[in-house]
Order: sequence, then structure tokens, then C-alpha cells
Amino acid sequence: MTTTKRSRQREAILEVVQGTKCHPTADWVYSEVRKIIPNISLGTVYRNLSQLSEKGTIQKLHMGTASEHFDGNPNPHYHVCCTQCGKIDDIDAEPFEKFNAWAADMYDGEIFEHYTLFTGKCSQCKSIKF
Amino acid sequence: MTTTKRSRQREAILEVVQGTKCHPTADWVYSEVRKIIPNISLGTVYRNLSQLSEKGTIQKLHMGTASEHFDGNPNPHYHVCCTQCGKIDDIDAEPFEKFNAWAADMYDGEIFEHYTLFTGKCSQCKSIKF
DNA sequence: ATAATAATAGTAACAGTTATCAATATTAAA
DNA sequence: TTTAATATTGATAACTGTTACTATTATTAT
Repeated sequence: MTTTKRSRQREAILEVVQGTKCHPTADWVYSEVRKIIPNISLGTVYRNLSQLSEKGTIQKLHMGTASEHFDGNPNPHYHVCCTQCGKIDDIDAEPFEKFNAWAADMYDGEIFEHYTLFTGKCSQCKSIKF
Repeated sequence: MTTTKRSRQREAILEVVQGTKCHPTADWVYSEVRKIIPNISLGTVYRNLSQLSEKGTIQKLHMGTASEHFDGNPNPHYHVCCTQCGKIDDIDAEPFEKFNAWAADMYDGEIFEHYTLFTGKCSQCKSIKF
């Protein structure tokens, strides 16, 4: 098992991901990190985002879109995608375990976990009169 | 709004998707449809799978993998991905509406729907002794 | 200091998908 | 039935997000 060496790039990437609630894509992280390390390469961003999510420091989120999103909060929690503005909000709550039990009841195999994405309307969009 | 003309290609594609429970990718559909129409092009398969899922005849499933999967059953239902063999099983049940209510309770916006993928072990893998 | 090697920048390659376009097939109307 | 209009096709190029490659640089343990 290969040891890990620190790098200023990885630390900057982690800071960017942990410093936002926007659940960014690799490209967004790249453009932000370049403000700190202008000549960082996109490959480095991808490499470190993968490494960090494999280590469990951050999360990789599959939003059903072309590109992956990342979340600086490694704890399992749900997300709501606003159908109006596209914003991804957190729902900070423990996993809804009853759901697994409910599914297991209708499935002849075993159920381990569930990955859920909610759609909805965020509070800002909700309050816009039109 | 542009009208639709029948095509033997689209009908073959639909038959293939409706004729399997394996939740195939475009590539799998392509290789199957070629048994019926050997010179069909991959672009045609993609084009029709998109069109059919936009029309609501089939479903496009985001499995969090590189390629999209399709489901000949257009009715909303859940899926379980076996962590051992990768098979995607159906759970034929109505959406678990309580889940939306539960989420709405902790969210200051509105909740419309949820998309869930379960992980687990399918019945075949479950029965294998090792 | 030095040696070992993890990480980098830069770039090419890759996979899945979408776009382009001339030729073909389907449909509605004459 | 021809004809005209146009949706669809096969073939292929282009595009996007991501990963792989490689020589160079940075980090760490000795």
C-alpha cells in the first residue's frame, strides 16, 4: 500500500471543495483553485478529487448529469436539486433506514444501502412571485 | 411540433429494450439490434433511445456509471444494483411517498420527487456458498 | 545531503454521446 | 398512384468529461 505525500495542490483543492456548499464539478474546482495556484493542471484536479473521494475525505455525487459533482462533507446525507435554478441543496439528516427495510420486504435478495436524489424547488425559487 | 414517422429501426430498438429485463446500455442495444438490422448505425440507436425516453415510452436510468442504462418499463419503480455481479433488478412497487414527506419536513423548499438506487445482493449471488 | 518515490504539469488518448449531412424512407396530399 | 414534403437513416466527424502517460519536480525518510 503506497504512502501519501502532501502536496500544496491537493490541499488547495480540498480547501476549495470544503469551502463551498455548491457541490461543484471538477471544472468549477479547477477554475477556483487556479486563483490560488494559477498553473495547476486540470489532470491534477481530477486526480486529487478522485483520491480524496476514494479516501473518504470528500464525496463524489452522481447527479444524473454529464459531469460528476463533489461534496466536501463526507457524511452521508441527501441532496435536493432545484428544478428551476439547478441548485443542489443539502438535507442534513441521518439516512432514512425505514426505506431499506421497506424495499427489502419486496425484494428476494438483500438490500444494503440506497442513494437518493430529490427534486424540488429551493427556498429562493419558491419565494419568487411571477 | 414536428410529427413522427415510423421507422423499422426504431421499432426494432423498442422491441429489444422491451424484450429484456437487463436494463441495457446503448451499446448492448446496438449489438442486439444488429442481429435484426445488421447495418443499423450506433447513432440511430442513440437517437432513438433518446427520442423514446423523451416521449416517455422507455426510461433512461442514471446508474452512476459511465454509460446510461435504459428500461423498457416506463412506469416509475426502483432498482437494486447487485454489488457482487452488477445485475440491476427491479423492485416493482409504487413510489414510497412517505419518503418525500419525510424529506419535505427537513427542507425549507419544496420536494417534488425522489430518484433512488438501492445497492444489495441479488438472490442468485445471495445463494452462492463460498 | 541523499536517495526513493509520490505528485506534478502538460498533453495525448479514451469512452460515451451528440451533431452533421447527403441519401433514403415514410407519409399526406394531389 | 405519382408527387412533394420532410422525418429518418448510415456514416462519420466532433465534442465533452475523464483518465493515462511521461519527463520533471517536490516531499519525505534516512
